Amino acid sequence: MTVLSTKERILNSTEELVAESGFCDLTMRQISTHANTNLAAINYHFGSKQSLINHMLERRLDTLFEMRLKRLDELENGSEQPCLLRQVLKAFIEPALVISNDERMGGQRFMKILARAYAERSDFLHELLSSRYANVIKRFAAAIERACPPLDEQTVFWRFHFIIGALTYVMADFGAASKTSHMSEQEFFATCNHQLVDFAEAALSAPRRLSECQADTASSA
Amino acid sequence: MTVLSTKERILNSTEELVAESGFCDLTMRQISTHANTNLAAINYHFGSKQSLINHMLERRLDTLFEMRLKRLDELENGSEQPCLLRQVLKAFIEPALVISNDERMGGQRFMKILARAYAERSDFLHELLSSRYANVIKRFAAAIERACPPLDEQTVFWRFHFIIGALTYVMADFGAASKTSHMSEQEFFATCNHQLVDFAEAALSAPRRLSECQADTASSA
DNA sequence: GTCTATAAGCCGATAGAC
DNA sequence: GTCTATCGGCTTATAGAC
Repeated sequence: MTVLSTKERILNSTEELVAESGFCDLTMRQISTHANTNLAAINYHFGSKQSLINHMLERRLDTLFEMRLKRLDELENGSEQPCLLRQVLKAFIEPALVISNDERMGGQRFMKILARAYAERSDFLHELLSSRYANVIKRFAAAIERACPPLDEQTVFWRFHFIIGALTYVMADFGAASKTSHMSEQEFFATCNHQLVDFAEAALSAPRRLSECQADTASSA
Repeated sequence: MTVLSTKERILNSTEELVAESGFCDLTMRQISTHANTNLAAINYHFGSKQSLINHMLERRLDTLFEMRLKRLDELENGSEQPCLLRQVLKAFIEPALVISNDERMGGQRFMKILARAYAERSDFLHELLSSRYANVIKRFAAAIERACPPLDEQTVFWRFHFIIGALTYVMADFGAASKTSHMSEQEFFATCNHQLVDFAEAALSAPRRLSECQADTASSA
């Protein structure tokens, strides 16, 4: 059992409290109590409440995007060119699930927090995504485009963002959804992973404007 | 120009303020100022802040689910049996976009609010969805299942929820996303609608476990 | 129904001892 | 680095006049 520094305890407590009840009710006093320290210590280490929240987001997001980039690098240095669509999607989606399954990286808490930060339109998060992580996202979009020859750039862009939406949303709703299922959290997570990768692959494999061949769809049973 | 009651002005102002800057910073004073009334009037009409927020959500959600149900009814009383997948998806997705395009129904504000409420895990919203609107959601899931014969119930369930996630997410991020595009808000919205329906149809038309025929996907360029 | 005024309490941030 | 005590400001909710 490692002894955590006050700074780490504050970050962990912030994560736990936000995951539990959102950003709205979050107070510095709550955090300091939960982290077994005091109000002044938080301001000493982070300067302000907003700066604390930013540090909390940055810590996990750096890990997430590093993992994604590493997997994409491995894939693009591999034998297959262009990469299989499914492999690219897994490189993007699975790191989120790995983090969610590892208690040392915040466990399932972090993805809930991320979804909330998205919905709250955190300026800081938006800035982070359009600067620090923008090149990773662009590289994924390009890899997906290469792996989906029938689709134009625009359509890949839209569908990729829809998939990010689905991923974010399902992670956020995880607690509630897993309760109504009859699986253990582990099983539910594995199922979610498979279903999401299948879903993403299905959505990106189909040609544009299926409306033009509706009859096919209806009769292909 | 209709003269609005104080109650309506309060609800409208609440929507506008939440859409603009989220639930976190929302204060009763802000609302009363924006609605050209005072603090006491809000408590007179709604009793408490939470009750006001609940009324705001319920007003638009009732409209949204009524529209969805009406379109599904029309579809199921029509000639085609089972309904075309695309038509069912449109019956679910388009009412959200209709509301978003109609200033009298809250315009683009409401979908942003809904996304935020989802992410905040509003107990009230969750309860509403799993009681008052549950039967509508179940009917859509059943209609989708009938229209997608190759897919099992479980997979339809997952993919339908992923699509709800994508819809919610993209509506929430609408302002930011439309700014970076080069279209007018109207154009952006229409594009979003088409892309989302195509996306949903693509995701639900593909068979399960595409992984089993990866070679096909890779070479079908 | 609508208002003013105020109660009662929590907030983030900081000063200053150790 | 960590603490206690406190400041100034803002919050929701309510009492009571009109």
